[in-house]
Amino acid sequence: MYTVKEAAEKMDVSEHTLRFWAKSGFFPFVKRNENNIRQFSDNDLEWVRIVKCLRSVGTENKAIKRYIDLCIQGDSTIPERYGIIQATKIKAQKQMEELQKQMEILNYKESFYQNLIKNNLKDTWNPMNNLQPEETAV
Amino acid sequence: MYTVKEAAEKMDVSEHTLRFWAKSGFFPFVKRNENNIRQFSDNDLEWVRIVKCLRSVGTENKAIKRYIDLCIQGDSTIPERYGIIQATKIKAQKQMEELQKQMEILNYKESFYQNLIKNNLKDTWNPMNNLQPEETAV
DNA sequence: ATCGGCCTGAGAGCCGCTATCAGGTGTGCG
DNA sequence: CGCACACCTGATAGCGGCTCTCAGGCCGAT
Repeated sequence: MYTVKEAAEKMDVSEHTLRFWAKSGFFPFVKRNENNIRQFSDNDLEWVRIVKCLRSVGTENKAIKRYIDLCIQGDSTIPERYGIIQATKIKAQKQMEELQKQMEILNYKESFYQNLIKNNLKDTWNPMNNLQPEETAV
Repeated sequence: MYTVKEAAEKMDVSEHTLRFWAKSGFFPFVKRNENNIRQFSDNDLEWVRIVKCLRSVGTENKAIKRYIDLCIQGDSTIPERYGIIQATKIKAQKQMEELQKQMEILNYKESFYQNLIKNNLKDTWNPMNNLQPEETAV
């Protein structure tokens, strides 16, 4: 059993965020002790894990709440939950592809600057330096 | 030359966002025509591209402004700009690794639900279903 | 000449935190 | 025993980065 602080540490999210998520209804099974202190069980931490996972691919909190509610509703909602997970996977896949694309831009930029530094050149890309359009680089 | 609308379309960001970025000082070289309408050149679109790239890996707008200002300052800032690009690459790399980790959780979840559906089982993970701790799954 | 379309800036609203605060509780120490 | 201290609580304010709405200006077509 973990307090908010311990759970936050263990799951690598901020205490604030964990409380915020709790208030948002993401952890319906977290119990309180006699002093009203939240007690996260190991199973509760698994809920934290899935919420963290969904958030990290940009799922809105409303949609996360929906998923949680489906879990509470029981086994009849398994197909819909399965669909949500699949859709989330596709979303994550697209994000990786997007990141890969941006990485290529960064690689280009990096070697561009490397070249400038190595050869003591001017930044032809910057309009401040009498831009020659055909030499333009991102 | 492109209006905000055309540039937004071409670069796949919203018009609103482009105006917001312009107001944030991210496009210091965009000219206006005689009716005060912004005219994005192809070179300006490259600035949009790099801003989009930096944003997509979570760079704060203040840091982007800093990068833009360094560009304006001229060639003496090339080493610092190079450093920023490198740091951004590392950040992007970490994000990909993180996404990969989350993807594994999603894969686990997916096959978990597949198994439930295929074998007509109950969701042992959900505390509503008389959780047996050793059967717990994320 | 008025209508629709696209532009403008200003400003309100939204989401998801993040930070601050006042107050309650439990533990250890002089 | 009294008190500091750490840690919990909920309420509320603030923030970053959009996103949306609006009133107003300019243009070309009917």
